[in-house]
Amino acid sequence: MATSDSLIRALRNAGMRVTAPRRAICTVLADPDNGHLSAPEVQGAAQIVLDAPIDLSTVYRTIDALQEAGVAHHVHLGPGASVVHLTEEEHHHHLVCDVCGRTVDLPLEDLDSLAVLLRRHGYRPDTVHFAIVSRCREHPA
Amino acid sequence: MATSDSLIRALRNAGMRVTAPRRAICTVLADPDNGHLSAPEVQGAAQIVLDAPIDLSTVYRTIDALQEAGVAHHVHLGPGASVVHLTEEEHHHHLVCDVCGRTVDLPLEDLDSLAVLLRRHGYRPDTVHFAIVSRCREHPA
DNA sequence: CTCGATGCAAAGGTTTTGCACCAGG
DNA sequence: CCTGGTGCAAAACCTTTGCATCGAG
Repeated sequence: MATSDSLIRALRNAGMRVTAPRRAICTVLADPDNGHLSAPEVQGAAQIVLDAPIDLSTVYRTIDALQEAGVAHHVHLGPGASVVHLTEEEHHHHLVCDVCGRTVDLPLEDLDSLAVLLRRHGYRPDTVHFAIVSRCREHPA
Repeated sequence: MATSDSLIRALRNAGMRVTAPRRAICTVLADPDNGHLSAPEVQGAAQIVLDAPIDLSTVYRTIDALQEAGVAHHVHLGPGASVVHLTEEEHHHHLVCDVCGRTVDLPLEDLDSLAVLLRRHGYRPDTVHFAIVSRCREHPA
């Protein structure tokens, strides 16, 4: 599990500054109660943590910073905003319903064959993220 | 392979009208030389085919119509616009590089185990679309 | 003729960027 | 200090929607 501190440390190690807004954003991202949040959602939660307004552009730039520090990705799961995904989280799928957008997380362990396939194409399986778009039980074609 | 005619026929069968802009859009989508195009890209190509301007909203509404007719999906592969994916195409993965956005198509046959997994979660494997975001050989972490 | 599709315009949401100011190291 | 982060504002995108008009069936 990535902790708020490990994210902060990653920023510092990458030669970046640690500010109050960034601390709040890292706290939000590291909270296991939060699922995959979009940038506007991160803004809302971080403002509560900090008890002060944080600009959306700051959120995006912080996400970029975390990405450059190698501890986060942002991924598009469907229509609407993209969500933030921590690199150090246990890797998993996202099964997304085409219609209702409901997301199911799947552990990666069932899919060792996939790692082999990825490597065959020169991709690095350890940074893999999955977004599988399909239809859930309640929304047949 | 889906042909331009099969797309047109699908529209007609669904009780929808076939117009000049729609014909041009279907021609573009059915062209195997075209990869997965975003709506703005479809607009550009279709305008050349038709040799007349086509409104972006018309492109979006036509994509919606094809989706309702069951012959197309639109999928978000990464940052930026979503792309159109024909249902009758052979199903495949999209391996997307996090950094450069380069996409590799993978045949589905290697991944029968995935279909089982999806079914176990109540998803319908025949409408599956894959977007796997990772890093390609030229962009290590 | 009738209903659906088109184009135009406007609006909504996400994401990016320029710039002056402030603060972390 | 000095560089990099912040907030504010504006803009760039993608996408959706309302409405009058046009044209397919």
